[in-house]
Amino acid sequence: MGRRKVEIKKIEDKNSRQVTFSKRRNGLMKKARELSVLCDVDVAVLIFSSRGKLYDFSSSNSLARVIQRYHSHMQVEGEECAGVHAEQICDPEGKSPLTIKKMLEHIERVLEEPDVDKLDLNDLVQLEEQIEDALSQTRSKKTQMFKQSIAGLSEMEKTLREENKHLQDQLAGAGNPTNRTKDGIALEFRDLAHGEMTSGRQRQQVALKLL
Amino acid sequence: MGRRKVEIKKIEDKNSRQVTFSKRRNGLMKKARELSVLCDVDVAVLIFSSRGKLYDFSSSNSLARVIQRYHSHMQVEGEECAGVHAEQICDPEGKSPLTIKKMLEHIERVLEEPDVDKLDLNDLVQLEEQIEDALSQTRSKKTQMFKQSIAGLSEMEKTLREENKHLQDQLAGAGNPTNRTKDGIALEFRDLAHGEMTSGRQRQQVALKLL
DNA sequence: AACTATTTATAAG
DNA sequence: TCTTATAAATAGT
Repeated sequence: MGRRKVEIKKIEDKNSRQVTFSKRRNGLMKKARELSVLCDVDVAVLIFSSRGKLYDFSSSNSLARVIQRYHSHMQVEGEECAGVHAEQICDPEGKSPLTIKKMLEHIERVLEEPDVDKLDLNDLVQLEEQIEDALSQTRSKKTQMFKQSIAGLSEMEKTLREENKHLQDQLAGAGNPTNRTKDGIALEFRDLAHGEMTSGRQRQQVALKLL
Repeated sequence: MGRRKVEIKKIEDKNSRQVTFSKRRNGLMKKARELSVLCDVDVAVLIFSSRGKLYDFSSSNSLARVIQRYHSHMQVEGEECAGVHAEQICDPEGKSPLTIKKMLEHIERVLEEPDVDKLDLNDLVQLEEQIEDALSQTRSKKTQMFKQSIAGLSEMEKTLREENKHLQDQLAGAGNPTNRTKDGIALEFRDLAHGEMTSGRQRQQVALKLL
């Protein structure tokens, strides 16, 4: 739908490919939005440009979150994790430590440059190393916090179990033997706890194997 | 673009909504396909009909795998961990799915070759992609299991807290008011539990922000 | 970035 | 589902 009919095959001219990408990307997003509104359905669109930039559309928050969670491997989280952005990452200029935020701005700047093709191979090698460094630090931090979270929860579990045991002992000692109802409840909970503990431990062990 | 202009708001007539859904869904898929071919980019479209049926399009295998993996995370919560070594990883020969084990053997074979220096640059680029693919899948699986582990432990914590509360209620009802020792122990544990809970929750929240 | 000649998508029949 | 009149998208300028 333009001055001429176009064959659906890769546009070889880099410039018109970029123009068409921009136009059709917007068109696709618009269509996706219209479909979701008109028909009241959930629609998500993900587009990765050849430079790896992500363009996306999602009709619903939950779906957006789902998709973004998938991509959390590659992307660094937004503003919310206050501490993360203060982490030292790497040093593109060779001068001073950077935050993740500045790191991302730096990368954007480099890649959005109109004459990105004129970048030196050495520049790209260096950029790759810097990004991998940031990625590595991010992953390391993620894993560390996962471990911390699991350790905390495990401690909590242990404490609660101990408390439970003591309470049950107390109850057994103080309880009226003729009061079947109260003992019944206690047993019921003890059994429940045991069952859950097993599956909890299994999950934990599974996770700890990977650490 | 039809006989009349339509407002972009939910179509109330159920029948024409269904017809429009079918037409526009096909249109969106076609546009997505064209965009991916013309501009050589990765595009994925996900549509959940109001009845929950999924319609999707993906331009590339890897993106499809990513999206499907996301879905499998949502749908299949508790899976065998023994299955990891049977996971499909990638396909160096372009023939059939490989396991992690075979993947590692393959890499070993390639790199140990006496004339490793004679490897084509294309070979190395391909090998790198394969390894990165395997790494990505491994990390994804790791993250999934971390989340699973944390979810399990959180559930466990909740269950134990509930049990505790019930036990304490029972104890308060059945307990001998003159028995100070037993009440003292119970209080001590309750305080301990509360203190740990706070730090546990904090760790948990910190970790969950990263998910 | 804006403009149109054309093609394409689609609303209604 | 299939037509067709019309709206919308977009290729080339």
